Amino acid sequence: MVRARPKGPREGGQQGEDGERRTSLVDDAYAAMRANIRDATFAPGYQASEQEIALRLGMSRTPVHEAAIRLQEDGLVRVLPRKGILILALAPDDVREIYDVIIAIEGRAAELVAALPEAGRAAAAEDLDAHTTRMEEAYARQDLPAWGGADAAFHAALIEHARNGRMSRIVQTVNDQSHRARMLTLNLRRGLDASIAEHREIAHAIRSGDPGATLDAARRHRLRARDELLPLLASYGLKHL
Amino acid sequence: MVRARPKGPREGGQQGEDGERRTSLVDDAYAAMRANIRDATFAPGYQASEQEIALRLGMSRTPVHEAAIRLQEDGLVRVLPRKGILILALAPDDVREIYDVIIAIEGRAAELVAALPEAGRAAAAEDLDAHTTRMEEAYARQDLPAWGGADAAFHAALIEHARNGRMSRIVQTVNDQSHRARMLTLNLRRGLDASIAEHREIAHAIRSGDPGATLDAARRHRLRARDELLPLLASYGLKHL
DNA sequence: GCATTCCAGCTTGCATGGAAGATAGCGCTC
DNA sequence: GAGCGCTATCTTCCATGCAAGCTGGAATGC
Repeated sequence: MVRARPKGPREGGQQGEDGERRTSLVDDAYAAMRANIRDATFAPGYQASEQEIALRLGMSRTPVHEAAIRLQEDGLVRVLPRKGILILALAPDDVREIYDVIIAIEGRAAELVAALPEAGRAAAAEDLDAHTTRMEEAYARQDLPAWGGADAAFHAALIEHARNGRMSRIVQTVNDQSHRARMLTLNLRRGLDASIAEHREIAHAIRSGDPGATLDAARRHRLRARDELLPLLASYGLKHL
Repeated sequence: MVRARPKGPREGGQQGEDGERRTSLVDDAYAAMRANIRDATFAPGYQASEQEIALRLGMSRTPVHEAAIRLQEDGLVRVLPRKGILILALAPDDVREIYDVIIAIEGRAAELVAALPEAGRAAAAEDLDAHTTRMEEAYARQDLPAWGGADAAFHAALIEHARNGRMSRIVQTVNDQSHRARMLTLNLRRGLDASIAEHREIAHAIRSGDPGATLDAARRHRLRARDELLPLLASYGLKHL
């Protein structure tokens, strides 16, 4: 029985008041299962038993069970009483729901950033422009993974500058849920240059301190992305992913 | 809680569709603790031990522990390693965060309802107007609790008609968090008639199928409520509640 | 051959005990 | 009296045992 794994800091906690957090087996199990779900080691529809996962992670059933409860709360799995842990699939309707949540939260977040005092706005716009520049460079190289990473960083930074822990957490949760869909559709997307232009527009609206224009730009950006993605999913007949 | 059930990977089709789920001790503990937090039986700042709660609920420590994990995920408590369960208090800054989440989500939900086909819009508007009428009646009687109940029902119906389970869940979560603050400030609120008028305006915009106007009306309603509530909390010097 | 019953083996739900960490209070030293 | 260290005790964390529910398939009756 191998124990004593060194463990990195836990991600996702928004109440950063205590600097040091001790690792627990439950946290390990949560992080490991979440990572496995993200990279599709646990494919959607796969039904695992807690015993089996516990064995694989080298711990007993208890921490796995408790981690599964957290994952269920996050909407990533479903714990079926006396049957096992079911990795949830994502239907197109789920994608629609997720986009509406993003449109709502990110729009408001962008508006809040644009309403910051001048120094905060400038710092935020600079951050955002840096990420957009990375996207341009990746686009020039036709480096899709880098483009996706910079795009994700842009949106993460946008939320972060709004300084609202609850919003951060909500976005994190739905991003986890839709991570696989994003990876899958990255290769199919068309409007990469449109995204870049829209990002510039958002940053510009923030810099000039116009909350209304910022809200509008952020919304249009996400609406366009959604209207580009949903037909794509439909045309490929992807019922679940 | 209510999640769209993804189609099972097996084609058995004999799966019982009964929504009746037998109660488990974990669910009991979760519901009991959540109720106790809502009605301030567990006051904020109170630090309980799992053992003690288990004793009070007549079960062992395990289900209490697992319910505590869910409550922590909901942001209602904090599990302090080897110290106990801390009932979280709500700072004014939390209220601000919560309002921004509500402004974002409810605004988008209202917009979605206004974009429904005509029959759906009419049904939604009728529902909403019924709740508003109940608010008017309660207002005439100076029945504050009834007014608060009808107001909550209006907003719940608004979200529900948007048919987005994730939005419902998000709103439910933040409402749980701010329930105590709402109860506390219900007696202090002034703009009851303004709320009623704004509710009428939202329902009207939905009925006429104008998403832009609906979004705007819903946002202004919540913004006004926030700008009324926050100074109230500040003036009473409520650091936590 | 077909339907039905029953049972063995799987699963989780929950209780409980041991271990380790945190804390408060006491006694000791200076 | 002040500071320090030790220990008793309280707490959660995790492993494990037992019980109960579900499922699939074998055995049985027709």
